[in-house]
Amino acid sequence: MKSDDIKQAALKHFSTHGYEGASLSKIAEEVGLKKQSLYSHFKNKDDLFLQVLRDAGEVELQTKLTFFNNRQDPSPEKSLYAFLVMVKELFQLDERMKFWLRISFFPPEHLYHLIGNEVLAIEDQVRKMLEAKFAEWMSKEQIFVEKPRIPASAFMGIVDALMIELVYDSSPERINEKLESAWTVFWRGISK
Amino acid sequence: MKSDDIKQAALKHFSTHGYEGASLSKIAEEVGLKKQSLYSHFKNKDDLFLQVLRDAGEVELQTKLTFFNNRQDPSPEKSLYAFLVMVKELFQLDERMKFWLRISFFPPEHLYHLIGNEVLAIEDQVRKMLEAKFAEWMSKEQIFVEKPRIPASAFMGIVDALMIELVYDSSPERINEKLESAWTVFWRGISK
DNA sequence: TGATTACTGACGAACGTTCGTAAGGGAAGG
DNA sequence: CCTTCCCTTACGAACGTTCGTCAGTAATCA
Repeated sequence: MKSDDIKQAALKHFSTHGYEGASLSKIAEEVGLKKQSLYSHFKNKDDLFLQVLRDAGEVELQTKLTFFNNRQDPSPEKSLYAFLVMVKELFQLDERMKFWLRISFFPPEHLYHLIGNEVLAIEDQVRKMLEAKFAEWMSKEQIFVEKPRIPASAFMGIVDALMIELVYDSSPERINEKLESAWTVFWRGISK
Repeated sequence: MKSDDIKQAALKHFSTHGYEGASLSKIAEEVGLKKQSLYSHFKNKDDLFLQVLRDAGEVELQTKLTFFNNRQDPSPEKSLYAFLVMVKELFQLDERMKFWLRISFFPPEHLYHLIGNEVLAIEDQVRKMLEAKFAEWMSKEQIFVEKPRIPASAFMGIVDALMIELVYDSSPERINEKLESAWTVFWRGISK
């Protein structure tokens, strides 16, 4: 499908140059088209952008939501660590996560509220899922915290910090060091 | 000084629209000038941008570096927590921190390496300072970690995550919850 | 007077977008 | 099988606007 090729090229340009910095002619050029031809596939720049955004949001949501379902590994220590590794690898593999990170924090102004709502909705679902997980581990006395909201919040912070390090494109050693450090302190912090 | 007014307006536009999205005419309009008049004060857009960047870098560096000097509070628990609160309040007060965050993670492409080097240099200084602090607390047995690099890395991650929450402009409660959660787990994680 | 600052005017380039049009393919009907 | 019709896709040309930048010229102020 040609539309998918366009979206893929658009994803790349949006995530490296932002909404304003990405040009339709460059995107078209990448798939061997003139910029006018994009209008046979999308209403306008916003339409293309929003379709890319929704694809990225879906990846973000589904990968995180389904992560704990598809593994019967009951140990929170291994699960949570594997979650971080999954985020890291997915981020390096799929450009949609980088796009999602950039756009959710620095959206184009005229789409600020629209994007804000979508991001909020997804983040809340992830938060709820994590809270439920932590509550479960808490009741089984596999972790030791006051309320499940606290480790959930802190863990999401670690994920954010990890993605920030990833978007910064530092060396693999630096990234791994960040991951290991955050994880080491975090796990000590909730495992008594 | 008129140049300072211009830089202040530029700071605002750069940090809310990014480099590409910020327009010289809008910046000039905000200080009651025509865009051509900006060229009496700056060589071009890059020149203006880089001056704003260096101001922001200096704020970032100086506030963090001098934080522990000007307080004789020896307790790491109070010092580190106060550091987070300081970052939060400074971020909300001084737009230069928001600018710094956005630009260091998503620089304009043609200044990628230049900015990368400046950011790296500053981050390394902060990291060194934090490592020294953690090493000191470690030797006094006020905290318990393997190597000072680990809590330093983890703590910088918390600062990043906090700023991310701040740039996202969520509610004060959400921000405080994030801060408290991250801090609670972090402190438990390094204090035996 | 000389220097700094702000203006007008204009420049080429790029932007997103619209129009009319032409090529291609599939469906429908003869 | 051929023709007609329609729908999709792509393109050249052009639109109006904005972009950053430069030259020349007033105005301001030491």
